[in-house]
Amino acid sequence: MPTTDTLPATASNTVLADVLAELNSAQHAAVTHGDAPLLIVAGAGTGKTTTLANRVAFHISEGVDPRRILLLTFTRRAAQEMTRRVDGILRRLRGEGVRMPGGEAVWGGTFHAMGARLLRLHGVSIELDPGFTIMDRGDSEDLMGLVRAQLGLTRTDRRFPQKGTCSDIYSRAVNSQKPLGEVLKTAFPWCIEHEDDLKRLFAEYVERKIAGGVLDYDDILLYWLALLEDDAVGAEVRKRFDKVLVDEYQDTNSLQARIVRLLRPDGTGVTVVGDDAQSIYSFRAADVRNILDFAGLFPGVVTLPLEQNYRSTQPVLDATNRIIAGAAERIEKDLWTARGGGERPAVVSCHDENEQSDFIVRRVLELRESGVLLKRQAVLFRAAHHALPLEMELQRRNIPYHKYGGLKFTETAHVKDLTAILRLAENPRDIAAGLRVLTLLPGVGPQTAQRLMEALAQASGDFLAWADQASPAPAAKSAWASFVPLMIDLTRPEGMELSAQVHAVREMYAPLLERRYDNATARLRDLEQIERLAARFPDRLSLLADIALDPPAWAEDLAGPPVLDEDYLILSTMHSAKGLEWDAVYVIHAADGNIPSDMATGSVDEIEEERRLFYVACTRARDWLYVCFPLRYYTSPWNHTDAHGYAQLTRFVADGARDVFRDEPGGVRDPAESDAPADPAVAGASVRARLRAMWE
DNA sequence: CTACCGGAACTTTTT
DNA sequence: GTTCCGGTAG
Repeated sequence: MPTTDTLPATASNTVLADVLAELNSAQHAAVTHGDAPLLIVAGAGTGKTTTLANRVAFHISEGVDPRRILLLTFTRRAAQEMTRRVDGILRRLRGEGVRMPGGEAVWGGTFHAMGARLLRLHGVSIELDPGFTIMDRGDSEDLMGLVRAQLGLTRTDRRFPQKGTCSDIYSRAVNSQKPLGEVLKTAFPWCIEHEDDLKRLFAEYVERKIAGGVLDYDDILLYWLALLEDDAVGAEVRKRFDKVLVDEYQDTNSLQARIVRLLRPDGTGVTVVGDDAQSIYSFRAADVRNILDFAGLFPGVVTLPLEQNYRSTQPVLDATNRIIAGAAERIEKDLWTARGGGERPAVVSCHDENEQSDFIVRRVLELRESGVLLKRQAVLFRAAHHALPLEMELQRRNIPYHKYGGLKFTETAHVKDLTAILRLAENPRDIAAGLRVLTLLPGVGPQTAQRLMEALAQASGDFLAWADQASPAPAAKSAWASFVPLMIDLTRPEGMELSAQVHAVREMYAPLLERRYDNATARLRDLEQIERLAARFPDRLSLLADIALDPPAWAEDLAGPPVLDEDYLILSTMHSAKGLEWDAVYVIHAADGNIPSDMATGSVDEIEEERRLFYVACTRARDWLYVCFPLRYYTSPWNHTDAHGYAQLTRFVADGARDVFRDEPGGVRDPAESDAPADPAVAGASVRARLRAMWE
């Protein structure tokens, strides 16, 4: 499609020219590229979001109906940011009096959220009940655990993998579309001996999901693909979209690649953006090959690289370029920046974890003194628990912070309990929800719950079936008396207002919560929040889908409304830091064993991914980058002995990037008060021996 | 059949 | 610190 001919009125043409003039030439080329499939290889900090947002706006300015644009992003956070930017650009164009629909009408969100939306609309055609409920990761694990127990897999000679591991294996096999044996061999070699039992387990797990009318995360992609593979519906779904744009393409898996392909079989109107150097989700079956092989997916793919980095200073960029230079296979990029000067990144060796926390606190406050808001500083770590000691120190010092990654609010037990009640009302066949809810009642365990769910199924999900029976256990008498009428009320066709429903559930659940958990008041407050948030949703089904598919958004809302002038330090896992940037970045626990993680050093590929992860972390920095690691660490966080080991700086810096970092001591040691008497074992040869022994 | 206790084993990253 | 499993009391 020729682009210039279809531009609207001349008036907006000049505004459009103004908007485009703000882009560099590579970005400009990407934004105004025609209809042939486009791969934008965007290095870290090269204005990827800007480019993609402008391209969406450009499409709309060309006359494409926004509702016919599908924008797939990795997180909801990214989707919101993207639509905000698109709307900003469109507002400028509209300012000239040209009517133009807003970017908010674009179909934008994660693969899973968009998939669920399409399945509600078209699922019927592939015999999927559009009233399906969605299991989040925890629900899937619970169901897996239940089946695991019922198949008698708990008592095998060799200990059977835990439910979480089972879910990981299952999910990996589905998403990579590879046979179980192969997945086990490459990713879970210690489970190979259980292959046959795992097959039985997964077969039964699948049956339960089908019987229950529930979809797990993987199902959403699978059914979406099935939708597209069906000739009739597939054509209908394809007809919905003229443009398909995919952000973070390096982190898509083969299912997602097939979905993109089937959405636009000839590739026209497809734009994908990504950076092979930032592929960090292979544990979710993301495959770097997707982006490396994109050019082979469609005929006539145009590849445009973005290489000017707008984010980091030259010294920071020198360091990150050096870190990624060690990577084995990648699309060559030459990142450069116009931001000369600035401080060299530092390697901060700390005596131990406490000194590391002290250093962070000290430097964070120093920078804030010099005008860098806490919000503009972030502490990044490999695993959520790495941040715990620092969190304690921040609390002690009254420094506000916000932690991303790790446990979500929607994953806390009380929130799960509440949503399970709503899910059961929505879908009485949802076994996982039913068992969770029923076993909340005192005196009701797995057996009784199972029986009750069978009775409910017999009655085709009519909760009156439970009203006829007396309390299933003496201890449950009073809870049963309020629980059953609640379920009946929740399933009345005329229905209650959604927040009234949540309110009713809360009333019933409160005494159970108090009996079960400590700090009940805080938990009850969370539930009140949910009641308030419920008002935003049109119906129960969309509330539940949102809770299952968009936990981060909920975490922020539940944490309380953000106060405008509130300033807080950012703590984030490296994975959750993707796509964001801060003036100052502190990477903590950057010792071999954590980065790369000991759990990910089995193969060259895994180590390569750890390198990319570390690269992602370091490239978040604009001006200051500190790579910190404690020399001495305790072998396990909960051991009360003094057992400890000695750590080495991560190999990703030590091997080949050391010279672009300067050294900074972690402590403010006054030699006079340097108390710690030298550990005799620390001297000379024995240290080296122990160091070597640790990494055998 | 449930509730509870003690010992053993594990402990990443997320839609 | 948590989860999982097996044993035991009610």
